[in-house]
Parts: sequence; C-alpha cells; structure tokens
Amino acid sequence: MGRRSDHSREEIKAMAIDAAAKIVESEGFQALTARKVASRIGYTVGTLYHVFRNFDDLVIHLNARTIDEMAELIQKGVKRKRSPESRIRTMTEVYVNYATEHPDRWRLVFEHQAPRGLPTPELMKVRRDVLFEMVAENLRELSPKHVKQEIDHTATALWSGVHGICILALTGKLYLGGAFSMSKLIDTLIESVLNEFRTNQPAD
Amino acid sequence: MGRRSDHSREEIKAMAIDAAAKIVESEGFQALTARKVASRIGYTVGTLYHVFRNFDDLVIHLNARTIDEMAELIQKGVKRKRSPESRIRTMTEVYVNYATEHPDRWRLVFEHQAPRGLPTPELMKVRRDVLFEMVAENLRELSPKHVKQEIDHTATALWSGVHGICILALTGKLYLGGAFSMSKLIDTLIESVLNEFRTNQPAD
DNA sequence: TCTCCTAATTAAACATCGTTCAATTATTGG
DNA sequence: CCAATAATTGAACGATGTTTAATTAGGAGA
Repeated sequence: MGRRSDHSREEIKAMAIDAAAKIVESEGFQALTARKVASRIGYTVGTLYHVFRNFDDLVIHLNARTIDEMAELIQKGVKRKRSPESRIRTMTEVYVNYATEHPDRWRLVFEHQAPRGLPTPELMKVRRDVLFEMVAENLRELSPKHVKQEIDHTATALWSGVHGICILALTGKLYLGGAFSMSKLIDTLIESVLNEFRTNQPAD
Repeated sequence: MGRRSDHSREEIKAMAIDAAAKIVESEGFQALTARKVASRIGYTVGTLYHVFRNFDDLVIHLNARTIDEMAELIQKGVKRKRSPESRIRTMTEVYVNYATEHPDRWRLVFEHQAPRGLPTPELMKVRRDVLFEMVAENLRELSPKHVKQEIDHTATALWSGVHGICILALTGKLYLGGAFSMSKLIDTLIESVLNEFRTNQPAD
C-alpha cells in the first residue's frame, strides 16, 4: 500500500503515543514494543519509523506526555490550597497518587535511558524542572528571607527525597504495611525538612 | 564438546557473575548479554543456562554481589566511627561514593525487575533490609526512648530519601554544579530528619 | 481527465536477543 | 574396559529494533 493519508504525520504521532500509553498501563513497560504500537494504530513498524527517529524517541514522547499529565494534575490540586505548606503537601500527594495509579508509566519516565552517551533531550529537561520549581516557589513564599540558592537547595533535597520513597515503595523495595505507609513516610520527610528550613531562617 | 569439568558448577557461576560485573562496569547494563557473558568465560550460552535458571537469575546474582560489596564497604567505613550520627553520615557517604563509582551496577540493582508477577527472591529481600536495619540501629542508639516502630519509620524515610537524591543525581535528572552537590543535599536531608527525630523524643 | 512526480506505506530482510533441545562427548562408577 | 551419566555445544525458535527496496496512493500540471 502506498500513501493513504488517512492521518497526518502529527495524527499518527499522537495515535502512537496514545497506544503506547495504553500498552504500558495494561501490560507494563516491558511489553512496550514497536510492532505492538504499530498494529494497534493500524499501521506497520515502518510507518512508525517514518514518524519517530527510533524507539527511544517514541518512549521519550510518551514520557513527556506522562509528565505533562502529572504536572497538570498537580497544578489543579494545588490551586485550591492557600498556604505554601499545604500546597507542597498537596503536590506530593498528587505525585504519589499518580505514581501509584500508573506505576509503569511513572517508572518508565525515570528508568528509561537514551542510548548511552546521547544527551537527554531538552524536551525532558524542561518538564522535569517544572516540578522542582513549583516546590521552590512555595518555599520562597514560606520564607522570603532565604536566598534563592538555599531555597533551590532545599526544594531539591525535599522533592528528591519524596521521589526516593516513592520509587522504592513502588518497586516493592520497602517494608510497608502495619503502621508503615508511603504517605506517613513522606509526611515525616516534609515535616523534617520544612522545620529545618524554618529554623535556619536568616535574621533580618 | 562434552563434559570438560575444567570448572565446577559453582566455579562457572562465580566466573559468570564476575564477567557480568565487568561488562556492566565497562559497557553499561544495557550491554549485558547472555552470549557476551558466556564467551567471556570461554563457554556457550547453553552452559550458562545449565547453571542459571534464566537471564534474570544471573542478574539477580550479580545484584546480590553488588549489594554485598556495598554493604561490606559500609560496614568497614562505619567501624571507626564512634557516634551514631557520624555512623549514619558515613553510611550515606559510602553509599553515595559506591553509586557514583559504579553507577551501572548500582542502577541495575534498583531498575532490574524480575518477570512480571514473579516475587522478589528472598536472596534480595534479606540483603536490602541489612542497610535499613543498620540505620535503624544507630537511630536507636541515638535515642533509645523511641519505640521500635518510630525508629524503623524514621530510618526508612531517611534512607529512602538519600536513595532518591542518589538516583536522580546519577541518572542526570538533578541540577548539580555550582553550590549544588549530592553530599550537600544529603547533608540537608540527614540534618533535617535527625533534628526532627531528636525533637520528637518522648519524655520519660 | 490523464499523467507524472512525490511521498507514504508496506513487506521483507538483518542482526541480535533470551531460551530450548537434541546431539555429542568427556568423565565417572562398576 | 564399558556403560551410564552429566556437561557442553550448536543449531534452531520466536521476538526484538532497525533499515531498505519496492509498491502504491494522492496531488499538481497539462
């Protein structure tokens, strides 16, 4: 078959990412395959390679969408909150919920690595930084006296820590159950870092 | 060729894990291949499958060795330290150093997942818990009044947080450079969690 | 409307992967 | 010394990502 023009390039791209997302959600990211994606959208692998540079390119686009979805949920969740602290807590809540509900898509974001040596596409960098910056913003509001560097530092430590709990729990590498739960662990971390942050507030 | 008995089963197992470790260190864990391991030890894939149940089994054994190496380094590093706090700090230092020096072996431990559905082998569970328990022990020494559950909880939050910083930094998903560094981020986390821990000490 | 050119789509091929298995061969026990 | 046993091989299988030549449909110009 030759040119069908049933769908434009961009349409095919979107359909492929859609299909990939569904495969990852239902069968896990190990089951994500170029041929499987292609057949789901009624095309052949060749067409996929006509639209994406390679398989990693597809994964990267899927991951971008995953982060966008998550970021949007976080933005929505945070909107109604008034205090910076409650906003930070809400951020982590939504983050954890998303990761719990879509573990394979979430893991794919962090465990996929472009072929050795190749730099991370700007596409991804920008998206990652959005969340860190949201935390930093709220920290600044919480204590405007801190210098930017310290705020960014604390935001990074806090958000990375939350991420650590998240990923270990999700990959089954944490004792949970009983009095243990992800949210309690995260509460402890937030409480600790925020207290420290407030304590180290520079005097005027 | 038939039975050679140049090496016993256990010897071949050890040689294979050795070879696998070297491949992962030098070419990254994406380059780890059954055939590559086999040829490095002068055997064929068939022999590998005679000694390991499957490829995941090999990876699991490699990961077990990785954790053992790391745990031993941590034990050694901690030995000379007197205070519980300095011991915890040393633990994380050694952990971070190991992860930095052997990023691919370290990542393989956390990113490898056994085929969907299969339970994590006891082999791994035991090893993972060693490190958590070391942190918990030192927390107990730091504040014997806390109940066990709270100690374990804090240990988990702390160690997971450190791990989070570690993995994001190692996979290039963290702004580092300038005043930012892994160790400073981790210092902040430890400081925060330990302060919170001491503050919440139950009165007698 | 017919025709050519272009670009999309396919099918097939390639190398490599994990995995299995029958065939072969070296070792061991009687 | 021979037979039973167990280790080792090589070839095969299906599936993977990726490339390429061959097709074929659509749009532009006559």
